[in-house]
Amino acid sequence: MSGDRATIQFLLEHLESAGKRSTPQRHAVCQALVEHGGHPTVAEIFERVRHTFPMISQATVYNTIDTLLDLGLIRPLELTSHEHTHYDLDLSPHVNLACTSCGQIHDVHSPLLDTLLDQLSGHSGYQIDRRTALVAYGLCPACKKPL
Amino acid sequence: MSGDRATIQFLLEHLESAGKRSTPQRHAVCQALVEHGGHPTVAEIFERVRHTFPMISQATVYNTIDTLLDLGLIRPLELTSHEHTHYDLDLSPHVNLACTSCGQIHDVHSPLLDTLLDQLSGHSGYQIDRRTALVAYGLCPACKKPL
DNA sequence: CTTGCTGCAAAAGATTTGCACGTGC
DNA sequence: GCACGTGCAAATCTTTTGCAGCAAG
Repeated sequence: MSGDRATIQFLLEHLESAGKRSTPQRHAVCQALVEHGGHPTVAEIFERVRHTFPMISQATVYNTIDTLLDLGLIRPLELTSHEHTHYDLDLSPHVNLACTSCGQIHDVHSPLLDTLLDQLSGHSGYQIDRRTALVAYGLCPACKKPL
Repeated sequence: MSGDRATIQFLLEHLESAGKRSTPQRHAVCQALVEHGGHPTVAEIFERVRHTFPMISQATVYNTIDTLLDLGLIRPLELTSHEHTHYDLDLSPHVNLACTSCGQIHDVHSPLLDTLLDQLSGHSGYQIDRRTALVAYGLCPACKKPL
């Protein structure tokens, strides 16, 4: 169940070693990503950053997130039941459990997943990206009970 | 590896038993979905249907697909590396392997997946939807080799 | 200095919606 | 005949892009 979430240091260091400039805006976006704690959307990051950086442009948030994605420092989560793209700071192989009722997203790590991915590689011949995000849908414990 | 793909009969029967009207447009959309054979997008279905039904509206295709989704007769596949939403006619638990190079999508059935989903249910307390589509990314055998 | 980054605003592109007409039942 | 489904076009909403000015290295 332990995570492997990126920290601000991790993000900024990798940005710099990739030759990207260290700007206040990028720092703010990275900070917002990390402090969000969950699986934020661009809109959520934009709102968060605006609190401390009111003049930031939406385009800059998109640019920064695209840069982080290109460098593989975060990964996108496409959730059928959610309208926006969420981002995951945990790059280790795990399953994202998404509640179809309340929208909460829960990270679950399981050794079986590694076995499954290995088996898939063998059977299919695919060279599977270990950072693949697997999303499973269901009802979380709270929503399972009568509302 | 065997699939469990919906047939035209399956789709039309379930539409009717849900009290939905049987229209030529819906028939055409269902036929296009099944005959596509893979994991079509709305745009691909629209194009296909236009061949035999030139005056059909894009909105009708979206409406029909939404109806099928509501009834759980098809399911959406959100693919990070693809711009459009693809749809899957195979409702059994399986993994969709998506090639990040050529975009091809491969269905893989594995008993391990069932075990994994069971284990996830137990550990997390989630009531997991068995129709959940798990998407894994990687390079397909063809793209793995030097291009 | 020089190039990359930012901000603004407009554009692009997919999906949704409103409404009047047509059609299945 | 009535309600639902369709077609058309406009609206909506997220994400992208062009460009001028600024700032990091």
